[in-house]
Amino acid sequence: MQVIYAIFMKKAKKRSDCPVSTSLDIWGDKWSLLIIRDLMFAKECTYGDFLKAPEGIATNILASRLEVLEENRMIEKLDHPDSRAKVLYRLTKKGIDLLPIMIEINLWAEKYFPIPADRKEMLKEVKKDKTAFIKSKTKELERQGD
Amino acid sequence: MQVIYAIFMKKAKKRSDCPVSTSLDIWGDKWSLLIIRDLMFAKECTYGDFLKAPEGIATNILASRLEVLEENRMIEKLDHPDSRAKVLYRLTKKGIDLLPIMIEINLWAEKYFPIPADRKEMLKEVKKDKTAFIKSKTKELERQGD
DNA sequence: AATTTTACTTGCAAATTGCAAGTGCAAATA
DNA sequence: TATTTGCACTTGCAATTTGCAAGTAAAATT
Repeated sequence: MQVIYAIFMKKAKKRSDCPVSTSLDIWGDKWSLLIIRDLMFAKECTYGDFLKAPEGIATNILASRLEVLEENRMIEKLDHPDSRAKVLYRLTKKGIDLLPIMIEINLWAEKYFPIPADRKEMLKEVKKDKTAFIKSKTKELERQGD
Repeated sequence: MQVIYAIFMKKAKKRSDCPVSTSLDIWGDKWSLLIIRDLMFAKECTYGDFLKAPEGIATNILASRLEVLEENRMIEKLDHPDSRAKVLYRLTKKGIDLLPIMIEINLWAEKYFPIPADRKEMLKEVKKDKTAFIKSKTKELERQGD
């Protein structure tokens, strides 16, 4: 499986064998985790949805990040049920598994910066039972089709 | 405290109020988390130590990342006990608090890539009791002086 | 049939990165 | 004491990446 995939993946210019370095080679830039964030909060997004995010990613950068994330099997494309002109993007299991990292980033940020109320609400849930939150959110994101 | 520090911090060109975005504005590039990693594994590092890391960071990039991390109070400089020509870098509490993120990155990577044996050993400890591991490692990193 | 929406691509300027070669001070060596 | 070496950076420049604005093609709407 891994071998077969590897054929299609762009040469990852791996900087070292360190797992942190290898991870950053895939999603360690200013934009990728924001794309992942959008998919975790909205479950599915169109190209236009990503463009609407408050950070204002440039369209060519978005296209290039989506390409890299797809090549590395973090996200996948889906037919939009309503229109053939639209494309739905969704997290793969590999992408969903970034959830613990995403949560820890939010928790860290909450400790050192003021954060929006709705995000604070979510973290309240997280702090009640982190394991349960991850399990349930993962299940939610994993559900196929709809 | 926060306000006073803010005066000295370079304008952070915050892209949005999202905690993920705000975090990435500080350390969301290809190199910063590797510097943090080195400090977590070695506790204290000199400029030269960072340069020796297998990823091979360029010296000017290193200098610029260290500057940003210091401005944002993630790391701090220390006099080297052996020589005034050397500088020790150490994590602040804010930097040490990235430990849960660092651990989750390692756990994610372990699930999807082959990772070095020594790192796998560490993760074995983590998986025994994550909370305990973080607590003890944090204490270790917090110890002043030496 | 004409317009709008959607997902991109393209061209180019600006910013960032990476390499190689300095620089300046401290420490070790002759 | 003079000289060399080590260490923490800085500087200059080429190459890559980013960001902005405009364009394109197919599909949906009017």
